[in-house]
Amino acid sequence: MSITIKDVARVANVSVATVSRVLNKKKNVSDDAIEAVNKAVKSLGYSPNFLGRDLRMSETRRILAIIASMKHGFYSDVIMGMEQAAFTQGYDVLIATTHDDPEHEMHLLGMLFSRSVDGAVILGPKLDAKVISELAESYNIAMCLERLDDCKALTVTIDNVKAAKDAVNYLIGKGRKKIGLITTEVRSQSSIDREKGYFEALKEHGIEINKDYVYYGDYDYESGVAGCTKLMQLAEPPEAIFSISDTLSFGAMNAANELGFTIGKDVLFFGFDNISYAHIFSPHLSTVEQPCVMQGRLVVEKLIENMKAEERDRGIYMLPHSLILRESTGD
Amino acid sequence: MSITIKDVARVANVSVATVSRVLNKKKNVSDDAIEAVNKAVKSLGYSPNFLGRDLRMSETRRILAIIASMKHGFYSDVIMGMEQAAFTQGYDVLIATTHDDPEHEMHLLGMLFSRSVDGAVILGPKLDAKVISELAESYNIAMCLERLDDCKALTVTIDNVKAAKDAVNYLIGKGRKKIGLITTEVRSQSSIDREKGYFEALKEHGIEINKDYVYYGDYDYESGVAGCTKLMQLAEPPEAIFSISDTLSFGAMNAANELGFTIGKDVLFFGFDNISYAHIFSPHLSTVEQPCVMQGRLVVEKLIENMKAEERDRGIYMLPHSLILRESTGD
DNA sequence: AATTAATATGTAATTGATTACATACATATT
DNA sequence: AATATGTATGTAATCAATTACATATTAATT
Repeated sequence: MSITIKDVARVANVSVATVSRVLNKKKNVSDDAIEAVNKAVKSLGYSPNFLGRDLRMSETRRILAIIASMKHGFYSDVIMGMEQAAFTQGYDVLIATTHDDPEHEMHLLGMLFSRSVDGAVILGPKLDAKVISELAESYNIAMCLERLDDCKALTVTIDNVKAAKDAVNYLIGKGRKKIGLITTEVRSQSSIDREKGYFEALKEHGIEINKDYVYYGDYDYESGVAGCTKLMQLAEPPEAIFSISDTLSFGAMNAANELGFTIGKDVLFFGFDNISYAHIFSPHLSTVEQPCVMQGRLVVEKLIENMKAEERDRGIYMLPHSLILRESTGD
Repeated sequence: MSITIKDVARVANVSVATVSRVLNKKKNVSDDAIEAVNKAVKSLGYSPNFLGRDLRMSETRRILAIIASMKHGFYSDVIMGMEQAAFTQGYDVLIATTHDDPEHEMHLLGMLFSRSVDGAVILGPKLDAKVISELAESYNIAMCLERLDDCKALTVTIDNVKAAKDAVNYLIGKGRKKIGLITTEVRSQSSIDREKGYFEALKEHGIEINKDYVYYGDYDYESGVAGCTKLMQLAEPPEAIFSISDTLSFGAMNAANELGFTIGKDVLFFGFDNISYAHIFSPHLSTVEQPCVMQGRLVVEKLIENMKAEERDRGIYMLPHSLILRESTGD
């Protein structure tokens, strides 16, 4: 059927062992053999079957990145970082989507159990901390961007509490006291942490917390519209709004604009993630930037280390964030 | 080391053949055996090694989607369609990125040669038609979204010439005669086809072609800004601008706005692709919509058919597009 | 009762690579 | 000259599954 190493051996008039040695550039092979094998490989159009190799070596040199969806292009940079780190060590990165379905996430982790990949990085887990902790005992699993409370698995992320706090502190520094928050109903850890940062910033500045200033929706643009519309129609509308994601800020800004408020003056906006549209959207959005490429790079480096190590590192690594200031905060 | 089918067989007190039969739900196995095997599997926490299985069966039931990058989230729907079609037939979809590097695209196609996947779908090829044609003779390769002139490989796409023509015709129908085009320097087939549609529409309405109205840049937002700025500063600025992608239209609209033109009145804008920001961006963008989910679904269906068929179908399938009318054309 | 058919199970070959071990030969060392 | 070292190569085991084939047992048919 298909051309195998045996065919190459026959044509090159050597043994399969020699063919394998040539193909894997081992030493102690004669120049004659190298030439004969290469010639045979070319003439036959041979390409080694990795299923055989992987089985024998019990490694695939492939890492799976599990993401919720490709809708937002937000994962682009993390994946790039992962690829950079992977390629330099001879690994490939494959991506698969869960569509927010924990069962499907588990199905994809199955590629780990079935040895179809050597390791997996989950970006935004839908499975709970307990399940992942348990699996991380026996398999090379890591998390990136999103940490999970009480989850003992290698994690690379940022300090979302601190980041949100920095953003809100910046708004306070601009003289704003009435500050709104648009966040999500879904209790993802990053939402929880960012909310926490928001509350901490207010508290530390002795600003009383007003529950009417907090809007719980989902992750969509429309939720930003709805949230801002509600907040800005209060008797005392907020003078600034922090959203836990850029997309929410876009909705919020369009809504504020619609209601006749001047963005950057009447009301300031601060987003989170610095997605590419943040500087396309007009007015340009001030936002928190995560070091996505670096997170991707680090998580894969650590994961590959784990694959070789005696004992798995299941620590949590936090990389530094930064604030990007643009028109939406009057900068 | 790892638990294998032999361990299960030993614990269940049956042969490996029986274990395999139970696991694959073959008939002619006693209830006793089924129970014993399932019990052993559970107690050992056994998970079959697919490398062994895949090698023996010489199939992986995995399909690779090769994309340029994840930056734009544009591929999201196509991938979803691909997954839908794949899952119903017991296949998984894996995604990998080329970062516009033809060499890396070839490296990824290597997963096909090395039998690591059963088939591959290329979305936006960087390799040339000749190379892909040749490979498509021996492997299960398909293309989606982007066709390649003179490429004999299974392809699912839309009629880009017709789609662009429809968009420009719509602008003409709105009484515009001076119509600009923002396109790319890079000669991707879709750009070529969309340009062709633009010219055909003008010709058919007896509108003289003005080379100054055509701007060649790249795919970025900034290119849209630059293109529109140049066009709108002509002595006779265009009354409408068609861009070969939505992102270019965003740049163009921001530029027109900056120059003091009223979008939807002074100048109309038509984009292409209907990405999610097209209705977030203000003013909302009129654009051409591709049936992405359907294209994804169809290409995988056809690809799986090919994997089973005697002879490979290397035809080209075009699905219908539609126009989405919003504020940017005064709708 | 004898023959046939159906069911259940096991043994061993198979898939395509890598590699431990054995072996042959050439070269270097004493 | 005898021994040790290094180089080049081949044979066969190995990885973990599936399955053709053989065999034993039971049930059905004549």
